[in-house]
Amino acid sequence: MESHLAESVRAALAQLPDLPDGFDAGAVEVEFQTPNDASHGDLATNVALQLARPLKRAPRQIAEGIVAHWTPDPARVEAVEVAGPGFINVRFASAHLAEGLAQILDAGADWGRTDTHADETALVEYVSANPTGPLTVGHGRNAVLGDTLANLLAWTGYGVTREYYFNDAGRQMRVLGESVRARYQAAVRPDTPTKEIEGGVVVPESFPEDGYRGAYITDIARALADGHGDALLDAPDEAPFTAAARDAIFAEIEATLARLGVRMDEQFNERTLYESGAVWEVVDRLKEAGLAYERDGATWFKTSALGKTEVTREGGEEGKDVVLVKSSGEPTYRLPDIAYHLDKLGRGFSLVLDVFGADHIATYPDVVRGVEALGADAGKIDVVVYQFVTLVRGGEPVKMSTRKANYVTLDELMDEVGADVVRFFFLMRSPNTHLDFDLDLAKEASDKNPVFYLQYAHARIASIERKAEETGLVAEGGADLGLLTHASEEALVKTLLQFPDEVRAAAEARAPHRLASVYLRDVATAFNAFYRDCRIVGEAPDLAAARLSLARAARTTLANGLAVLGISAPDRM
RNA sequence: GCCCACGUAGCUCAGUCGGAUAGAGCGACUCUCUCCUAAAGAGUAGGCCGCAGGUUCGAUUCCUGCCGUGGGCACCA
Repeated sequence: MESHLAESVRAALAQLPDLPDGFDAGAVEVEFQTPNDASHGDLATNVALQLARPLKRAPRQIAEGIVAHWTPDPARVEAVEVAGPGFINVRFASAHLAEGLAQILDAGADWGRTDTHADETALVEYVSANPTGPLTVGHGRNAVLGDTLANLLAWTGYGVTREYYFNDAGRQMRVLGESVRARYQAAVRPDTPTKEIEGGVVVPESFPEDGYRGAYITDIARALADGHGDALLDAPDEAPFTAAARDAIFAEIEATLARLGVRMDEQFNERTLYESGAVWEVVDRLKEAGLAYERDGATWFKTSALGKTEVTREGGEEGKDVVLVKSSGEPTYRLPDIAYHLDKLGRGFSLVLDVFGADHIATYPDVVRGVEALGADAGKIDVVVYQFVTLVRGGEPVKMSTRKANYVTLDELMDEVGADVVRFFFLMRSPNTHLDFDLDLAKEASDKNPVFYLQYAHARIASIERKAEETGLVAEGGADLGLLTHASEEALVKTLLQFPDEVRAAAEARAPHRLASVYLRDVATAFNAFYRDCRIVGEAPDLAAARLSLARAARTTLANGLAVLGISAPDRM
């Protein structure tokens, strides 16, 4: 619709008299948007206001000129008018609405999908939690955001791959293994000496200072004791404990994600970057390019040559380099991350989307610098950063830390409020704002809880359809959709017809909250107004059939929208 | 100190590329179930869009400075 209108506006522009030399009407961008105020019509363009300066003419005069030469398709446009300072408002013809409604019914479960990015592929990396403990609330926001962004991209045509980057290498994994080992020793040798650490916690003597204190560590150790007896006591290092912990914890993570409705297509193990030599290749190539060097036993990335600076104590500014490989021989996160992103880009995706928490924001530019320095197209990398989640219970924030085992797990959260509510709450705000997750509100199955508002509207339509079926009414094609002329009916159709654009806008802006807490609520509200004003069961058969079709279209839109968000659309509540 | 994000109604937040009278939910106050699900609907009250400049026909939106909040500034990830 918009492109048809824009084209005809450009044609009208070209016919205006006294156009300045060099003015190309065909190149003018004509944007249409849905006015906030319904009395301003169904679509409006501000093109006349924007052309005021280049054409050196009053905006209203330009608008009048456009309208005078404008010939939009009369089957779709009922009226055009100039309003306010120079807006041009367009009102749809009712035939356009009936046609649109038929399209919704025809598209069914695919309604809302577009092929905008049909020839493109996207890799979405999310969750990527270290397998050192159960998923927590913070991982939950990451998982739900990533999963939903992947859905949104898929609905706009991308071929989407969902990937979990599995951090199964590095120091944290060693600490994890040592934590399990200490618990194991205590499990098979009850007389193992103990010590007290920060917070008055009593642990085995060999427990690392920064070890993982969760009860799951003890469980894994006990399982090892049950399975192997004391045979692992003289293991040369912590490797078997690390492996056991990793496998047990990852199985838990997978189960939690499945429960949350989050699925992954691929798992990429950080270890393979070491096994294949990819990380060392990065170091070698950077050195060849003169962008890496040795100093104090460590390998440094010469980011100072790539624009990275820091401010000195004296207030001056100087270049800053960062460490790639510590003097201990162990790489920092940057090195495998650069290698991993090179790998992702090398797989030919048109878009590589990363989802990560605000604490990683400072690290991402170094990775981009590394990728660019080695000749890959970093422009394909896009990052969605989300702010932290604060759980609020009884008006008080709940403090969390994985290592100190003082946290609420994602499973506990789902136990308490259900997966649908968890997903919705993580999606209802812009990723860029801090999220207060109000447990008391989430638990409340009432009108205060926004997710129920959407699900209830869907269940209500399903109920109407059941009732209609009992009375022999069918919504199959053939209804005369031109009968839908009530203001509430037209308003509902117009709202429904925006769905594909809303999905696309949410995808482009990487902003699932637009769907969750704005558009779908508008759909439910528009349906509720229709429900109030227009009965179905008991009306004349023609009208009842047409209204039943409209209700079906509303249900389709709600169901598809909830599907994008990964939230169930119940038929009964 | 420096970097990033945020600051909009009592509370939690939307606000699309700079557009028309700045919106919603919750909370407060009125109303509406003989009727397809009242988990709903109609209405009222509530605003220095943090402050001050600048750009513009037009600024909540863009730029600069200041104030406030959160996060980040390691040979941690």
